[in-house]
This record gives sequence, structure tokens and C-alpha cells, in this order.
Amino acid sequence: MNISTEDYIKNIYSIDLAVGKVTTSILAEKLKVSSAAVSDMISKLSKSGYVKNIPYKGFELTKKGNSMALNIIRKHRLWEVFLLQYLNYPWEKVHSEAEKLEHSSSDELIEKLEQFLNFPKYDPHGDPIPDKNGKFRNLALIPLSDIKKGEIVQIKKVSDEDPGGLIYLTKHGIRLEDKIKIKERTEFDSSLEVESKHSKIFISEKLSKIIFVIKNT
Amino acid sequence: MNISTEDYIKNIYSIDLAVGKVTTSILAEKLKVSSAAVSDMISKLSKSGYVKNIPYKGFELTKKGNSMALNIIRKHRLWEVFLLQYLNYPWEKVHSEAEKLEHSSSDELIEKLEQFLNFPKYDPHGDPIPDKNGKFRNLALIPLSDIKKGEIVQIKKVSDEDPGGLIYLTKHGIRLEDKIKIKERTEFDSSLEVESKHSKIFISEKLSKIIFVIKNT
DNA sequence: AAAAAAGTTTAAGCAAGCTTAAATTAAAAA
DNA sequence: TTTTTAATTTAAGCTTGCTTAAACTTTTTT
Repeated sequence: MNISTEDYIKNIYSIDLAVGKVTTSILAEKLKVSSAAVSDMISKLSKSGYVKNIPYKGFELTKKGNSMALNIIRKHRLWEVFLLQYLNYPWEKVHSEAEKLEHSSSDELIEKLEQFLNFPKYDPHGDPIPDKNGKFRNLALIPLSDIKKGEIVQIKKVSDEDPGGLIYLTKHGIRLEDKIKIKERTEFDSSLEVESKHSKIFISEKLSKIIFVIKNT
Repeated sequence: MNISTEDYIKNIYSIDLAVGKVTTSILAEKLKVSSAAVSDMISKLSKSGYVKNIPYKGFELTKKGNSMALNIIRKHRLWEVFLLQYLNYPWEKVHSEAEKLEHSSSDELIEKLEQFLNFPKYDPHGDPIPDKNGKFRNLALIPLSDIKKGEIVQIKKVSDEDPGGLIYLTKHGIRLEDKIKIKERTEFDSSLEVESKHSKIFISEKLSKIIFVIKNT
């Protein structure tokens, strides 16, 4: 299993989770390669039993592919916890650093790391960490964009794809687990004004879509 | 800089240190590739300024190549310290695991790791860890094979290339920093019998050549 | 239902890092 | 010094993962 292949499998998993289906062009876009490259790789992954492919229609991970994906994600998220908690690595940089480490650590190493970290259940962005059998808890989260004016919610996850949002939130003193209240909702551009214990900040529609919350805690 | 290139540079450095000169065939042997592959890569590294090459004669790292090598070695050894001290990763496995991590960690990450580890000066096999400027202390070590019967010495380094020696020593309770006495020396096969505080063990010529010691401490 | 557009796959070709085989150079032996 | 041997480099070719361009499906529009 090489880095490139692992990246394909991991991204098929996450696209499937987010969008519900995976196509050549979506995956190509995500991986920043041509559709032809994806098409090519998919037929290889199909031959080696990681992906079930129906040409021209789409594809999905097999059971084997799925557990491969969860194992990579597990490595990624455990490294994130380590980087943030022990090395004080900045929140917004943790993701891209873990992106490299995830491909360079044996299962044995990761088990020891998990033990050292005391079996964390979530990564620094609020994503669940699969155990070595691929099992994980899944919270039912709501995007902040769906919350109405006046409601009080708790931030449980901020997507880590783009560091921009993380930098903005950090700068304004908003963190995971914070409780916030929607003070204002501007229908024109779907932006929000929210208030936490310490601060009051403006949240664009784009940002509100990658912040996930739960209601009554 | 990719993994393969980093491996070439790192190995040129270590062969130079051990043997005093680097040739195509020695490097090929170390990297388990053909001489032709080495020849090819050396001319690339020469073009990009990491290596000074005199065709048919040999080659060596430039200043730029040297500091690249030290940076990779630094990463390798800091990871080794982490793996052993914090994850309780077995002594003899630490090397091969670090071999992968060294290529997947940014300079920034490594600085934070170094800080977390409290700026260790030696790795778990006794090799010095370069600081971020490439500076390191160098002990004058003597191979155990050069020590005469009756002498008492302290183990300061055990080469980590082959895990076999490390496993043997660990099994017999010999560790870095142990003080040992040469009880017997068999001239026939240059083997030794040595005694530490806790144990008495047989050391073959081969093993005695990769154990390094200092005399009076 | 036919035409146009969009998406996917196949084909041809490139770069990197490797291989084996042939050619070249240097070193050792005669 | 010439010959033989050993080491190195060059050449030709393979594989992997990519590219662009062409061919082919599927979907959407009219």
C-alpha cells in the first residue's frame, strides 16, 4: 500500500460520507489530478479488491477498502491529537502535518501512540477516532447554518479541510466545546452573529456550514 | 526533496563517516539497488548541487548536501527518542520506524518535538542528535573489539543497522551506559566474554565491532 | 426522440526511479 | 607495459502515476 493509493481510498471514504456518492470527477477535483488519472487508478483498486466499480456510473469502497480507509483516518486523527496536545502545534496546521504522518506509521506504532494519548475518542476538530477494529462513536451533529436565531448550541466539530476557518475562529477566541448563542441572522447573505462567553463574532455562510453543533447539552 | 533522494543523501553521509569514501557500488549495496541506478541518481544530485561527483572516481556531499543529511539524521534520531521513551517502542524496532517518520515531518514539527523531548543530545543507540543548525557533540568512541582483557569500559553506542545485536543484548540484560569488564578474550575467533553488574555474556567478533565504548568514566 | 452537453474511459505519451546488458574507464595482475 | 579483471557509466526498456486528446456513455435540453 503506497501513499498515493492510500490517499485515493481515504478520499473515496470521506466524499462518500459527505456527498453520499463518489464519481470520477468529484474525486479528481479533491485529489487535484485529472479524471483520467482517477479512472485509471479506480480500475486498479477495483482489481485489487478495495473498490467496487460500475464503469460510467460510480464506485464505492468494498468492506476491505472501508477498513483500509478507517485505518488511515485513525492514524491521521491520533497524530492530530498528539501534535496539538503534546507539541502545541497550531490547530490549523495539525491537519496537513498529520496528512504526511498517517502514511508513515505502522499499526503497531499507532497502537502505542493511542495508548500514550490515553485512547482519545475525538480529534482536535471534533472528528471521531476509530479504534483498531474500525469502530467509532458518531454524534448526530447539525451544521451551524441550520440553527435559528436565539438558539444556544455547543460547537462539537469544525471541518479541518481549509485552515482559514480555524485561524479565524482561533483569532476570535472561539474553540471546540464552546457554547454559543445566535444573536443575529442576516437572511440576505445567510451570515450569523454569534456570542460566546468571551466574544461576539461574525460568521459567514461559508464558515457556518463547516461548524457543527449540538443543541441542548 | 523526495524520500528516495533523501535516502541517497543520508546514506552517502553515513558511508562517508564509516568508510571514509563513497563509491557507486558501496552505495548501491547499502540501498539495495543496482550500480546503474546509483550512477544515475548521483548525476542528478550533482546537477542539483547536493553532491560533488568525479565520474569513475567517487563522490561526496557538498555543504548543501551535508546539511540536508544532518537534517534528516536529526529527524530520525529525535523520532527514535520519542518512540523509545514515550511510546515504549522496543529498542530494536525504533530504527526502522524512524526511517519512515524522518521523511514525513516538517522542520517546524521537529523543532516542537525536540522541545517536547527536552533537547536530547543522544538517540537510544548512543548516536548524537544534530541541533537545528546541524551542530552536535561527538564522543571519541572505541569499538569493543579493540578492548583488551581485564579492562572496564562503559557502553556508549550500539549500531542500530541490524536489530539482531540489539535483541541479543536486550535479552541478556545489557544496555547503553552499562559498565562492563572483559573477562575473557578468545584469540581464535576474537570473541569476548564480558561481565556487567547483572549478567555475564558472550559477545561474538561481529557484535563486538558494533558496540562502542569509552574507557575511564 | 434527437441533439447537445457533460462526464467517463481509453489511448498515447512523459518523468522518475528502477532493471539488465553493453560500453567504457580504471585498477590489478602478468 | 600489456592484459585481464573490476568498477562505473550509458543505453534500452519496464512500471507507476500522471498528463492531454480522442472516443465513448450518459444525462440534459430542446
